[in-house]
Amino acid sequence: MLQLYDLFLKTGLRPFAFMSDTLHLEQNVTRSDMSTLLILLFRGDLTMSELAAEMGAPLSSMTSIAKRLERKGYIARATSAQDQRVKLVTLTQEGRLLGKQWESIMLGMLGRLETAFSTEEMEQFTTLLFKAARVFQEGGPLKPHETMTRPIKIKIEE
Amino acid sequence: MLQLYDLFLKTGLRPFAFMSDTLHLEQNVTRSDMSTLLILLFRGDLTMSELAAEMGAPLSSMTSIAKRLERKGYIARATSAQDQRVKLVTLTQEGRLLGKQWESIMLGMLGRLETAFSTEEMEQFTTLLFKAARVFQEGGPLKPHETMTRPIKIKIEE
DNA sequence: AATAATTACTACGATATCGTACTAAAGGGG
DNA sequence: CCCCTTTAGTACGATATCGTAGTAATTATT
Repeated sequence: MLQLYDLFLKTGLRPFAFMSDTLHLEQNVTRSDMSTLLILLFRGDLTMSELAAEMGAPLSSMTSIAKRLERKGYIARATSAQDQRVKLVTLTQEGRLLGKQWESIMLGMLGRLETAFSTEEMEQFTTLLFKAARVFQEGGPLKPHETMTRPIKIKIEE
Repeated sequence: MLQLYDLFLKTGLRPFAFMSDTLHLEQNVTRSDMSTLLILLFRGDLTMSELAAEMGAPLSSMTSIAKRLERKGYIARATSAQDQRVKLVTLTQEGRLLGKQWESIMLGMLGRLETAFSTEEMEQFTTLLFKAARVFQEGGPLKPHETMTRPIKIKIEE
């Protein structure tokens, strides 16, 4: 359990730093940049607000990030025809390319996880992870007792 | 599995933002600050280098953080008697107090997890989490997107 | 239709992180 | 001892995030 604190404390400062050596291709581009490109790749063109929401970042931060990415030539911003206020963000050819590069890296990571985990473990892992995330985010007062979903028990190979 | 990407993308930018609302007591102090105080609380007095290592941050960042915390009166830095180069970082009374406050918040979080999870789930969760972390950090060559043998899928009742 | 409120962003300034270059103390031959 | 290397930390500058305060376009209200 102490390990859990440990992971938390490290991850708190430098998100996923523990895997960052592996992700050394992050050269020259921020983590935010990477996230943005990947989101655009997955979700298609989005407005600034939508992007910000997907990223979980404030809109003002999103502006900075977008400006940077535009300067580097990875995205383009065009004002929408229907509503002059909204800007539609699109991947350029280069941006799409870079995004795909990262996608494949992430697939590689995932693949590594999948080779290390059995299928059951994998499912367990994701299920539990999201359950945990849900528990944390839908905060509320710390209740001592709550109904819970039926536990699934499998044996884990170390 | 898409969800996993999702979590990654959000967490990548704003570490643990998904639980940050709950941690609203973070007012006025950085995540790094919090980590630092907690580490000092758990591990006792440390040198700058040791602290940096625990945090997983570069030493130069640690200097900034320490300076800030010193200015706010949460830590004190004293040069070691044996080696004039090293600075020993200590919690002040105030720092210790604040640290304990956060410790109890974290305990609360953990408690919430424990009420939501069964004992088996909890065990599996931590085990899998660390297994995953290990997989990522001691990464091998990581060839992007190799096709790999997919294990047989077994369905698990939720 | 004129005004008020809201929405979708951007600008700007404050503060954070971190790479590189530097300084000073400690250790290690010769 | 003196020089050379290593170690522990700081300084500084570049770049990032993000809260607050604007601005312009849209929608609502009377």
